[in-house]
Amino acid sequence: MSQTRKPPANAEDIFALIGKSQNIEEAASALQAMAHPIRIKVLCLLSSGEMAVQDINEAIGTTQSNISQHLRVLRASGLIESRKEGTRALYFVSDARILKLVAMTRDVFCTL
Amino acid sequence: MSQTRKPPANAEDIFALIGKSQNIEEAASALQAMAHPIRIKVLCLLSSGEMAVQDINEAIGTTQSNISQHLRVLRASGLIESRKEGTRALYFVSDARILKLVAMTRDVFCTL
DNA sequence: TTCTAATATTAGAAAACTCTAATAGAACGA
DNA sequence: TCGTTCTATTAGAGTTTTCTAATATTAGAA
Repeated sequence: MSQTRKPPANAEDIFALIGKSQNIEEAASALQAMAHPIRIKVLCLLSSGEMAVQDINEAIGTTQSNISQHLRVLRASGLIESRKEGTRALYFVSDARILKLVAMTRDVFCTL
Repeated sequence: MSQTRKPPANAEDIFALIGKSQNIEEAASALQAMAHPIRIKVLCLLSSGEMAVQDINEAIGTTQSNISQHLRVLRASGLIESRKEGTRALYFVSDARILKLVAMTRDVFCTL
């Protein structure tokens, strides 16, 4: 056992810190979805409000197909949602928790 | 252009929100390093202070090799550090920003 | 309907990730 | 030294991710 601090409690006690095992899986999924430069940029853009795919695409600058695929990843993991308006698709962050997490990521990596 | 809000500024302006492109890469790397159930658990454990590999291993419960490899990923990305004490290796989170990010992740995924 | 603009989907190759199993290395005690 | 404990590394297979290129779909305009 480690002598540098009190011995660890059992796994349940410890992971109660973050929640059930299910929460951990969920957190891992969400972080995984965030963990790509393009997707972080998208989340940043959408932090200010909804945007059409075309505008996201212009702001970030890659293939339309590529953006579309990244948007799908974000939506599949529940980080963003979308609605249709005519021929355009508008994406947005609906969950305040996600907005918080994005803001926090910004804090952490810009406030060295 | 989107008509639902004012047109997007250029990419530089927008990404000033999160920082330079380099920061985005850095953030993506860190999130990627966090984005695994085992590694989230490790970060949770280490949030309370340093721990030896063996103790981490017992708390999480997988192969010693597997834990070691995950620890390496976390260390390679700068999320944790380690020191030696005799035959044991003690791992810890040295950066307060990371502690904040882990705490935040906990907040977000446990406070539905 | 036909054309066009906006978005989504598919396919496939290359790269990265993650596990298991085996082995290596380092520090300590007998 | 020899054996043991703790940790790290390597190798390899299986899976997942990510890109490009091509194609499909959808809605509106002409």
